[in-house]
Amino acid sequence: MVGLQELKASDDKFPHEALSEVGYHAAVHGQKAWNGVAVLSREPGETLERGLSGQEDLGARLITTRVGGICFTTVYCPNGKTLEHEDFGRKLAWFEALSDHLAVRGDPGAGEILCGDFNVCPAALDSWHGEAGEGAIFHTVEERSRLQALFDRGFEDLFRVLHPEARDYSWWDYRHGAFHKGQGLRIDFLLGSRPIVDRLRSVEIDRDYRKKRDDLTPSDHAPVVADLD
DNA sequence: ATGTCGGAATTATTCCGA
Repeated sequence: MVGLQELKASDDKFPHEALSEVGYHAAVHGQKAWNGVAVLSREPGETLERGLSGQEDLGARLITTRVGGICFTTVYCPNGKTLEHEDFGRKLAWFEALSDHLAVRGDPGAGEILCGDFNVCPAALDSWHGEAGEGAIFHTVEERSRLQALFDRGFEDLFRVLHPEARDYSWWDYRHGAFHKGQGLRIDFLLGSRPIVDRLRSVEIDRDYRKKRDDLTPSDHAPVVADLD
């Protein structure tokens, strides 16, 4: 299964046919120009949620599909812009709404995956700034406590389960030559409930995907990929 | 050098969000 974020397209623009030709079903929660999320799967799924209730003003940022016994949610969490911007408070409230939603709808005893762009560095190890980044946006106690609240709903950070000390990043700014200077952040996660962790065989961040190929502009994010038994 | 990129608003340039 694949979770996609920042589709930047309305539902009618989503390439269902092209994906069908390569063997994927798609559940889509799109929006013109900004945001938008989707779940791809080999088997058809049942879409349980499109959007986060009460947070519609922040755009299309959540979709949940159940496929073959796995309840798969992908999210594009708000960026927050700056500590001073009103969107920072909205970001925190969005995380709280997600946590509340999981408390009601989540079932950690089942196979659950929560993945996507969380726009938060969980720890100094997850930022090229290291300890010097503490307190900056993506690195605040306020954001980290909201992220921790999601973990406390029964989710584990699959990358850290298998790589407790690795300094790998999933996002590099387009500006400043950040990718080539190693100036990245690990803000994209695959979170899994205990039954998923028990099946976890490998999890890696595909850094090569961030490299420029031919005349194509890469995403500023690299995909996080896990294999399950 | 807030040094990149893509989309929107508007019509080639500016702004905005990330």
